[in-house]
Amino acid sequence: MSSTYSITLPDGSIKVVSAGSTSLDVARSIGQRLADDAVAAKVNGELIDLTRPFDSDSTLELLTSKSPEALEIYRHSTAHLLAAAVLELYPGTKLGIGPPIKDGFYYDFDRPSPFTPDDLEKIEQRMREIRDRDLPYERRLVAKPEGLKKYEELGEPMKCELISERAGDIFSEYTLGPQFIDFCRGPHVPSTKRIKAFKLLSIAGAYWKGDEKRQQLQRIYGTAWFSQKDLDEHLHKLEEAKRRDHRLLGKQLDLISIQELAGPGLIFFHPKGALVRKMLEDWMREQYLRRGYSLVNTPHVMRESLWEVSGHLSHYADNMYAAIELDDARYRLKPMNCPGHILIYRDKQHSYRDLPVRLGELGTVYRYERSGTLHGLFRVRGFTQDDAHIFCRPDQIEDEIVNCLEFAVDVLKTYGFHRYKAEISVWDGGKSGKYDGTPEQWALAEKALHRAVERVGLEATVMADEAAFYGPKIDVKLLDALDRPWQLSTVQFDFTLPRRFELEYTGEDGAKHQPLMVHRALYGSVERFFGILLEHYAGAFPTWLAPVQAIVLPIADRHLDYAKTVQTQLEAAGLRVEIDARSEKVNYKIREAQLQKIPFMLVVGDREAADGKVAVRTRKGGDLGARAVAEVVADIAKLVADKAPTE
RNA sequence: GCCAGCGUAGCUCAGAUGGUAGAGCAUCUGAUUUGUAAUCAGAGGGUCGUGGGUUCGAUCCCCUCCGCUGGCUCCA
Repeated sequence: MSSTYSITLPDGSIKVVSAGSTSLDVARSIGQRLADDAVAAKVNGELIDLTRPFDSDSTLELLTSKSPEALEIYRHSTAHLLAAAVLELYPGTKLGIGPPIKDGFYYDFDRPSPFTPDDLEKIEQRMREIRDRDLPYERRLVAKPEGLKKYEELGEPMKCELISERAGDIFSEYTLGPQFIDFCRGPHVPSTKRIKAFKLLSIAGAYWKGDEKRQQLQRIYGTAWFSQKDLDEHLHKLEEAKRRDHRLLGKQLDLISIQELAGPGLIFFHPKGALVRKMLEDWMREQYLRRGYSLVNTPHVMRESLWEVSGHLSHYADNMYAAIELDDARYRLKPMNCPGHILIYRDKQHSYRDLPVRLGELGTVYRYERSGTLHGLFRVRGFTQDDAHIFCRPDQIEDEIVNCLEFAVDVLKTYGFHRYKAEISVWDGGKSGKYDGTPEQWALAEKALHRAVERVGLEATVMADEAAFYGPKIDVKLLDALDRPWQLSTVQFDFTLPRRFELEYTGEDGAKHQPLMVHRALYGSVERFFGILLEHYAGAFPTWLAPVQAIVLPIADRHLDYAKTVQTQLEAAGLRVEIDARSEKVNYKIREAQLQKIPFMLVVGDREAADGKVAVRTRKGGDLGARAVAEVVADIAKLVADKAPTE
């Protein structure tokens, strides 16, 4: 063994170190600041502890707080700190897993009595105490049989399970203080004093290994950041998200409600909400017609035998409402629109010349979702899909997919989303046998998806083995104003239904062929899309969507008549206008209009009435001064016509 | 569905370690006639989510159910 190693740094410089030296030593030799900032080391491409000695000539990259990988390691170390605190406070608690996640970490625990919110504070306090003890995260190597025995003696059955499944002959474990040991790959920060800013956020139940047949554990979620400032920013962002919550805004702006008497997961659109929804639907229907779709309508309940043919009864029954018994048969509420559209396609013969046939519908479907999963407008039991099915020939599919994707991108742009990407979900090549359809069909469809993404210029990632069993798909995901991801549009091939329903068209050769079927929804669910928009705009819908686009605010009762003439002029231009005729001060009326996020407030008093003007105030720009009514009408009308993203 | 927390006036919330409840906003009435984010006064409004149990007495303690919230699982 050599007594020195040469360590190559990212800038190409080489440090020669003696055996036994660590990355931390190298960092110190460069500067104490770097040593303090370094979280872990990447040695020969492998993430390891700063305190692990070199055992060969190596390349070294020091991960500092600027690296995303470092933040994960840091959060993982914070999770260990959490577990150590829990074991100190509640001896006998059994450990599950404690990984870093987006924005934080969690740790799963098994103990007879659940944690309470008060416990959370105690645990956080104890974490700070342990942190201040400046304990090292020490890595040890253990032989598997010996280790298994040890964890069994420690009373850690879940750790034993993990070790038997995942560990090699020799595995690593990390200690923190005299008591805490965790089977863990690492790496970790060198010591607890490195952990600066964290907060425990919530307690939740979670099944061991995500399997609801296994025991349920207590999961504690927390967040951790390199600085108090980052933590504060994150907490602030959580507050902002809360402020924008569509359930809150939906109530405040009197847009929607969910009525206990009617049932959970069922949405009531109030007058203003229904108006916004109408705008979304009108836009979509207009686009359908422009883009060569035919609009159809299909029934909400249909015979159970239809769902037998479609296969929903065997594959999807758990999500379907129970049958309704009528005189002649059992009927089912539709969970999907496809079979209805297929029946329309099948109702007549098709020539290859007729294709593609594009049948679209804003179809309301009902699905039984488990009660615990319901969430505002985002997860409901009755919702309306902007659903269409395209029946086409093999030579047409690429163009059809391109059209769908262009359409999807138009949706995003129209509603002010500028950051999005696509995910192509493909099969496993047929290895598992769980996918329907022939290899030729899969190859054809997947090729079309790839080429279409390329042609449209969408950024896309390929998700292997993520396809639906009936065909590959493209999902479009977007980031909203708060950088939160949402799944929106989906374009899916379906090899199963054309076969089940024996769909056909007559080809050029006079023979019968089976058409390809594409299922696509762009808003996804109108209700959910409405909720996404509500949060994206924080309730301040752009003028073209705003349920009330302008409100006329007379200063005194004597201005009411003039206010009405102003309203009439705006309405003549097709605008949605209200008058606040109450005997209140302007300040009061402005405050209310502002809270209702009405884009334009038009104040009228003696001066305006005399000059045929209105004093314009926008919800964002404040008082803009008096202007002629006709000009204001024209400006607002133009914003509406342009579907301008803001006022 | 499961785990945990929650459910008090239309809304946001207070409250009593068991003796049938209160504020602000909103609503209604009256006064005020107002110039860019809340004018003043008065009044009405609650079987304290539901059903049961314990108790002399329950909104409070216990159980059931319903709903909501955070997760798990699932997904548009």
